[in-house]
Amino acid sequence: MHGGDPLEPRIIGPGFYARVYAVVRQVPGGWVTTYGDVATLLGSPRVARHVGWALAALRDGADSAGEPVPWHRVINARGRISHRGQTLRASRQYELLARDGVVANHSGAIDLKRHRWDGAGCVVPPP
DNA sequence: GGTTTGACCATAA
DNA sequence: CTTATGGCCAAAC
Repeated sequence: MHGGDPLEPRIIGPGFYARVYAVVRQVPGGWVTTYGDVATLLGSPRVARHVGWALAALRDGADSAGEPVPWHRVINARGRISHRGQTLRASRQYELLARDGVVANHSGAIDLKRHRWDGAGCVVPPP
């Protein structure tokens, strides 16, 4: 057969975006997660950048099927918003997070120790 | 099919 | 605290 690595299944592939959305949709309001955490839940911590890519493909907060995705609950590992120059989207993200009860501190950072979603079903209400 | 890019991350200075 | 650098891996050109 041609050289593929059967021991290393591709994390990225058809349905990868849908998987990202499925994970993000499980983040409860009041909690946040990181690109790296989503990638880890998908099986590979190395694809964090692609998680961002999947979110970048969203149209007005919804996937191609029109299903909403709480994209604003995904921030970077430093607790900050990754906007890469798109400050308009960043301000909207802060606004949506505030609606969830997640507020940034004086320097625009969110306390991950407080709000980081652990990847399990959170029965405990957010702090 | 090589080069560039990207809503990342860990590390170093 | 900030900025810079290398690594990561798939999509777009």
